[in-house]
Amino acid sequence: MLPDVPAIDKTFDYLVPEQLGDQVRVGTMVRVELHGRRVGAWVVADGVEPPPGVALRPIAKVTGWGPPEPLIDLARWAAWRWCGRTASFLGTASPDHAVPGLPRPTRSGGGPAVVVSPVPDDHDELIRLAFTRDRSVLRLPPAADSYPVALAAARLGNALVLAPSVSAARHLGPRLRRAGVDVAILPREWAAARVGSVCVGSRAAAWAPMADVAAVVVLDEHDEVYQEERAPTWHARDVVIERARRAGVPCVLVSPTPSLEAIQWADGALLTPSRATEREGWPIVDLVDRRREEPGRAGLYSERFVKAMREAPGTVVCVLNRKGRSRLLACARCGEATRCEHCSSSMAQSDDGRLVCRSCGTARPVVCQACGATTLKNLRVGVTRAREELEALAREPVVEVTGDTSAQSLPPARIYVGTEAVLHQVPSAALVAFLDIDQELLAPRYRAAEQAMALLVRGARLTGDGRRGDGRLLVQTRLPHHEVLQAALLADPGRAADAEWERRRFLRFPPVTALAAVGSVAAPAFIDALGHPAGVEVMGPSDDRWLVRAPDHRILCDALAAVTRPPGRLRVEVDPLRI
DNA sequence: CGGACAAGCTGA
DNA sequence: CAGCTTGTCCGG
Repeated sequence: MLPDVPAIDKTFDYLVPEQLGDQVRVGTMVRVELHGRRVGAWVVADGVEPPPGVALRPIAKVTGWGPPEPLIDLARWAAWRWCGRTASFLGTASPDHAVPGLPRPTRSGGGPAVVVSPVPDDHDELIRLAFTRDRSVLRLPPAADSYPVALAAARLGNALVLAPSVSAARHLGPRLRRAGVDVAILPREWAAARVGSVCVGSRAAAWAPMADVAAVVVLDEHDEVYQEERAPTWHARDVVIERARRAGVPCVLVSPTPSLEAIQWADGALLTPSRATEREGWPIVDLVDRRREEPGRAGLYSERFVKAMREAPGTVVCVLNRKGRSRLLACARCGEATRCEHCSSSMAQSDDGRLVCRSCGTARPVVCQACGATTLKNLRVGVTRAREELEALAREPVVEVTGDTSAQSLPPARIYVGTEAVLHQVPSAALVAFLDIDQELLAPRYRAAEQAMALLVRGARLTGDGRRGDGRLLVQTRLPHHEVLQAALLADPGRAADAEWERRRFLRFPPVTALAAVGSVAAPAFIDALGHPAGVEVMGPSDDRWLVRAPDHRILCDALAAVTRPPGRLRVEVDPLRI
C-alpha cells in the first residue's frame, strides 16, 4: 500500500477483507485509515509478510481499478530517475475518476488489431525498417504525414503512440479507428486502455495503463511539451523508452529534427529518407542577410521581406518573438550580432561596459568580432509596434496574435503578426516570415539552437496553404551562416545537430553529461547532505540554485537518491530545460 | 499532509 | 499553571 499523500513516500501493510479479495490486486486503488484519517492509496504488493508486532487494519474501501503491475515498477524507476515520489507518477498513471469495473474487451485478445491494407507512402520502407529494431530514430521532414508510422505500430498489437498535444492525439486517434484499429484516446478512455488496445495521447499517455505494450512511437519527439515543467520534471520520451526496453518491444522516435538525446539514445540507428525526399518535405527557405542593408534601413523589415509579403499568393504569418528579457546587441558599423567566440551564445553588456557571454561567462571588451568597430546598437521592437508598421507597409489590415489571443475569435485577415503563438493559431500560410530569428538563436538558454530549429519546423508545417512543398519560409538574420539556418535552408537537420553536439561537449551540457538543478528553501540542506560523491560535481549557488553534474544519469540519480530529503520546500529538477 | 504531543511563552 | 502557539515527529 502506497498512500496518495505527497509527503509520505513509504508503504504500509493492510489486511484484505475476505469479501474484497477478488477486487484487490497489485495496482488497485483503495482507501485506508492512516493515522486517524482516510486517504487514497495504491496496492503495490500482495501476500506480504507484515513486520512483527504490528496490528494490521483492514482496507476501508476499494475505489476501483488502477495501473497494472509493470507501471508500478516503472513509477518506482521514474521516482529514481527524476528524484520525485512514486505516488506522483502513479497519479499520472491512474484514472481521473474511479473506475469500478472495466468494459469488456472489444476483440478477443492476442493477434494484431489491424485489418486494413497498408497505406502506400514514400517512407514505407523506412517505417518497416524502424519496427524491425529495438530502437530507432526516424527523421521525417516537416511535411511528412506521421500517420503511417502510427499505423505500422498498431499492426504489432497494443501500441502506445504519443503526440505532442491533446488535439494532435484527438486527430490521430479517429484516423486509426477508421482504419479498423481498436484505439483508446487518452486521457478520456482510460478504462478501455486498461483492458488493452492501441493507446494514443499526449505527455501523460506515456503512462497509458495497458498491461502489455507491443510497440512505442513518439511523434515530434523534439517537442519540449513532452517534459513536465513542475518537479518531478519527467520526460515522456524517456519514460516510454524505458517502458519499451522493459517490455522488449520496438521504440520509434519520429521527428523532423531529432533531439540530441534521441540521437544519442539511438546510437547510430538514425533512419533518414534520401536527400531528395527529405528536401521535398521542407519549404523553400529565403535567408535575408540583414547585415548587407544600407545603414539607414534599421527597422525590422527588409526589402525582400516587404516584396514577398505583398506578392504572397495567400496568408502571410510573421513571427516576432519578444519573450524573454534579453537585449540583442549588434555592431553599429557592419551589423554583425555580438556573440561569444567560444560557445556562440549572445553577449550582454555588463555594468563595467565589457561584453559577457550569458552562457559560458567568457568576457571581452566592446569590440565587434567581425570588423573591429567599437560602437554597438540595441535591437528590439515589440509585436504591437510591428503590427502598426506592417500595416503601413502592406497597406492592408494586419492582425496581431499573441499567447492571450484565442484561436476562435481570430479576425479574418491576410496578414498576421505575432509571437510564437501565431504558429499555433493560424492553420496555414503561403508565407511564414521570421522577422528576427537571431533573438532565438542567441537566447541565453543552452537549448536555444534546438528551440530555434523547432520553431522553424513549426513554421515549415504552416507553409504551402495545404499544398505540399508550395510554401515559403523567409528568415531575416544577421547570422546567415548559423548551422540552424543552414540546416533549414538545405533541409538537412543533421548539420544543426552536429554543431550543437560540439557546443554541448565544449560546455559539458546534457546530453553529454547529466544535470540536476536544486533550488528552494531546503536546497542548502540538501546540497550539504549530498556532499561530494565520486564523479559528481556541485556548482553554485547562482540565482539561489545549485547545479549538480555527473557523467551520466545512473551516477547522478544514485547520488541524489542517497540523500535523505531535508524538511521544507525543495525543488529538484533533473534535466532542467533552463540553466 | 495533518494529527499528536512536547516544549516554550503569556497573563492572572 | 491553564491555555495557547510553535515545532517536530510519524503514520500499518
